[in-house]
Amino acid sequence: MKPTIRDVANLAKVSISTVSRVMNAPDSVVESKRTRVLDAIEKLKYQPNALARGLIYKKTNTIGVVIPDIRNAYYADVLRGMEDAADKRGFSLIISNMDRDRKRLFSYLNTFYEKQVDGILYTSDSVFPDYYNELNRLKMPIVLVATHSMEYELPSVKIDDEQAAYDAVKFLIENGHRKIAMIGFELSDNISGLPRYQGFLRALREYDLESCKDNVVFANGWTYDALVVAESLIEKCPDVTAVFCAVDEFAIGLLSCLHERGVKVPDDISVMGFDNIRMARMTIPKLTTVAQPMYEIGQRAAEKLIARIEGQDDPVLREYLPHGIVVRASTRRLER
Amino acid sequence: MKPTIRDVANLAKVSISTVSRVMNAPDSVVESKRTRVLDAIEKLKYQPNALARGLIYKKTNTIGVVIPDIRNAYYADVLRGMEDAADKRGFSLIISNMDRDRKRLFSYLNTFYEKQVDGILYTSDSVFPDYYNELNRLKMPIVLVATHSMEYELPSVKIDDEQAAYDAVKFLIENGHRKIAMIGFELSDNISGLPRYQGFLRALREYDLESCKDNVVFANGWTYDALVVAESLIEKCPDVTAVFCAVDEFAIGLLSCLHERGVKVPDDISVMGFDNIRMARMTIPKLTTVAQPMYEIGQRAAEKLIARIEGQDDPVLREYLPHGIVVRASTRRLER
DNA sequence: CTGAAAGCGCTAACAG
DNA sequence: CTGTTAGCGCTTTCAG
Repeated sequence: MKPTIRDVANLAKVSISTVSRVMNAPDSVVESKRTRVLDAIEKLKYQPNALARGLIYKKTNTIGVVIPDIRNAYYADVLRGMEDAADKRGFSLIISNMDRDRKRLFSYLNTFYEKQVDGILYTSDSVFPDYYNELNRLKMPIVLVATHSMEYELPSVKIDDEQAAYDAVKFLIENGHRKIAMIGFELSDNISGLPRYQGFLRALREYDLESCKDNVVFANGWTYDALVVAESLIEKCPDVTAVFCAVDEFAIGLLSCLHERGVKVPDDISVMGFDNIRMARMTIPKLTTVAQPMYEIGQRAAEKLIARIEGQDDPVLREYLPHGIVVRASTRRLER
Repeated sequence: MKPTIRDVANLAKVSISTVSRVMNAPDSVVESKRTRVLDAIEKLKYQPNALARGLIYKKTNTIGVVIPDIRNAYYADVLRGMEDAADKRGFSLIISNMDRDRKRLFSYLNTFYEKQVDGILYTSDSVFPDYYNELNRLKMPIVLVATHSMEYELPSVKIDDEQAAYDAVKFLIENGHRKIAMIGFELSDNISGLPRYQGFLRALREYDLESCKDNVVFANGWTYDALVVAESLIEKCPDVTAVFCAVDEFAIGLLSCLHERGVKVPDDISVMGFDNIRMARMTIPKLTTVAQPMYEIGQRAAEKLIARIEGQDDPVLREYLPHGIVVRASTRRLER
């Protein structure tokens, strides 16, 4: 049996309240008893039961994290950021991978509720009305990570995906490309999907390249295979000079397909990715991509959530972190 | 305030014990009251407090997971496997990334203990004596994932890394390679590190190629950069015909360096990886590698742990799952 | 079948 | 300063 506060009290020959005190307000206990208690704790290797504490404080120092698909390389750093921030403030993370399945999401939210997590980090998926209702019913602090919601007043932290995609496409255009295509992600995804597609469209519009707007192929979340979408894009738009990919993995798949077909990158086609995952530095050629501060997004989100949990006020609802373009070797300037 | 069992009882005009009964032994309550209670639960959206329950049952349906470095692409699938198996049995996962820092490990183990997790999944790091003592002190069921321990009687599930590495190198040798090198992982790591190196050595020994045994370069966990180790290997052993990499990411880095230097793969050098991460299908050329069933390892480990938690007996202590070699395009047969 | 009461491990008044 | 007591939300005897 694990030792309880009672065991410590008995061994130290004090009441349980005294033991409780040396743990929570050591100064309120006379030295002699305090050391006796400390000795007993040490001897018994006593550690307080967080369940009992949680029951009283109504606080568990635990955060529930929801992730749509943990296989996306993107999350590793986001999670590290969350974890580091949480750890620093004494919180643990319960991580749930919903595999893009709404039934699982709801079931996980229930579990979070029952386990009395103090708040929720909801990652990169859209907040649909029924999700919102559920989230709202739980009445728990929540922050959206790498996603946001314009319909609802939910705090969030992410980059400006539309703007970043716009910047990427603009970069291609300013490098002389006029025939541009895109490998997008399903539009129902309101982070890698819709906004990045919208940024693409805005850049086209701004530079009178709207003829390119159908040069797009979309991958579906639950079946996506970068090689397959890449193939279909090549079939669909054989004569483009540049392709913007909504996710680095699509770009890597495209690089592979292009190579198979003997198409040279960047000589024949420029390829641009999005996310700047670690592998992006090792592709052949090295991938030009949009960098987003994944670690910081996770970190900031966790800090923001904890601030809300602890009732500190947090004036900005929707936070946007800066993005950048990392120019490597998969794109080139097109001479006219 | 969240509704409690008392609120339900009041609304349904029964005692709290009755409410408790409809949740745990519905048949022991007469229909009329049962429906009244059910209605009240529905109306109040009542959900029991898992803390209070855990306090009584001494069970939280929560598993603590320790991971050395979540950035390793390898873990995504292992975690999915764990998660799916855990979810199926009604367990949640608290995931902690120790970033290869033993202080963090100890601190996380304490948290697990205080939060009364029912068991621990300890992933891919060696079990040093002080770790073992700590683990042992907690007296919690534990299973080692993608690692094992010969010194201690701890249950584990993994592939046979030494044998897999041996098979990989043997494959190279049987394809005519005689000058073979290896990019290894620090030997203190007893999964990707030592055993894979030992497998390499055994193959060399068996085929009288011991002259190759110094063609090795090791990456360090906390600073590893695949491109840097790859560079150093090329410097050290410029005239080998094949390189076995202990981790796919090293192979990908090597592919990149080799390409930079104009060395053709597999024409000039064959490259072999280990793990078969998703990206391995998209490299240029596509990577020949050792496949390990990551999802299944995670799944099996979680099942094994839960079985132990629930007191079922589990005859095999150390489980080994099958591995395989996936031959793609980064290796070639060397004609003599 | 059902309610009252005790108790899981801990904290927080409240007296003393 | 310290012990006693009540109670966090729930389950489980134990009577009735």
